[in-house]
Amino acid sequence: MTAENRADHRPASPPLTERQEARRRRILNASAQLAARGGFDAVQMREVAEAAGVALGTLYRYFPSKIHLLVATMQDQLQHMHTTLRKRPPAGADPAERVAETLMRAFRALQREPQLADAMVRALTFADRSVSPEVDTVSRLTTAIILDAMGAENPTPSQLSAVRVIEHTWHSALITWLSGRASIAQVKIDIETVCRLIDLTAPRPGAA
Amino acid sequence: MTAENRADHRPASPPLTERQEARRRRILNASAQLAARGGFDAVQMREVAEAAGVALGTLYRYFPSKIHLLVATMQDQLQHMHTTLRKRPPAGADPAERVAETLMRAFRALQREPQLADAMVRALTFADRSVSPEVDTVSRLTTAIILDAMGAENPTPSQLSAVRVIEHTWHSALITWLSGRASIAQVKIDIETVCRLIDLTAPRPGAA
DNA sequence: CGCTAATCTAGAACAAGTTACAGACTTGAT
DNA sequence: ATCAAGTCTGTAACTTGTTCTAGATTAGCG
Repeated sequence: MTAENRADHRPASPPLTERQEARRRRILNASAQLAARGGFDAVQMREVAEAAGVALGTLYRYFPSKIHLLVATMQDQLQHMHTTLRKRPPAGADPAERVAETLMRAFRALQREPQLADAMVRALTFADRSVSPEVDTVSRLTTAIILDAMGAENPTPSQLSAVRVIEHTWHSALITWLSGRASIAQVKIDIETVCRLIDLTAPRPGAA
Repeated sequence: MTAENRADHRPASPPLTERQEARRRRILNASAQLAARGGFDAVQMREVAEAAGVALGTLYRYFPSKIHLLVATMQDQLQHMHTTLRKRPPAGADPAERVAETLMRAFRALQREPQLADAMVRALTFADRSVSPEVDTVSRLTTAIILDAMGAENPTPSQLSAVRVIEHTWHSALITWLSGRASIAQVKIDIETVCRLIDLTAPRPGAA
């Protein structure tokens, strides 16, 4: 983590003053709260602004679109989850099991706030090019969580491919669940299925 | 295919008259054409209506939302692709290769109309519960295409899981490509990686 | 302190998806 | 051919994301 930013996730263009940091926090909280109530549609920019006690124009200065706001909200939540997960690492014997366990744990957390999950995941997959940097940050965070669970310090390219595919499956499976087209059990099966790829790409014990 | 509908994809509630069928077709064509020009944002309901020569209200009677319209457009395009693919089946030796080849062929088709792909895929993943039946139809079509490529007449449950994961990867990889976060080469690798799951789930030659 | 640039506020205005509605046109049955 | 029911058209209104503007506040600096 560089010294430029305090939580390895914002470009730290101009360092924010204290009041600005506080505003940003209020906005993100308001966003998460509204999302938790009614999902994507309930996060209305005017309402977020009012709940956060800022003017609409200010909200847009901090987050240039609703999608940016929700992706930032997801970043925020993921950060929480990452630190939470680090405290109690998965117990499985082999990497595939541990990754599946970790993702299922994350999945259960999302089930507790399905509307919030809806808002964040929909924003993430709907994001266009203008949000790429932010979406990429989320993706890197997710990758980090999965690699942590694998216990892979120096992943091989083929392991990284597997992780990419796992992420794809994770996002898409979430979407099918959120839109009611797949059950929780289905998501579990899909996650376990894709995690089998990890065994397939594990460097053989004897290899350098 | 049942006798109730002519292309195994609409619930056929009231059978449409000829003029209605023609209207529907004009709308879908207008949608695809606008999408091909400028992607999701360029498909504006007023413009679709005008280009198709119908009133706005009529457009909404046929497709209750922009998302419904674009998902229907995708259904339409997929249908084309399915018949095209059937004509020249993939040549690979084992199922995994054939599926990867098929998906890459589909991917190349999408690359020819990236904006259209953008509109359709974004709509598909943004769709909420109200569009579930239509999204499900698209999903079934995709599944059919993949099973065709596998040559699996009676897929086992574990093969179906693999297919589900492949679909997840397919959609999500497309999104990362469309939003400029992954290169074409990356998508190819991801597809090939996930297709390895097929070997993993293939029923052993000797089994019943 | 007093100045200047940047930031924030309140509110209007605009864009595109969606809904509503009155009147004209089609369709199907008699 | 005629009538009733259902469709279609044209248009206005409403909603919510986004942009714009003029005036107040704040931050950094001499």
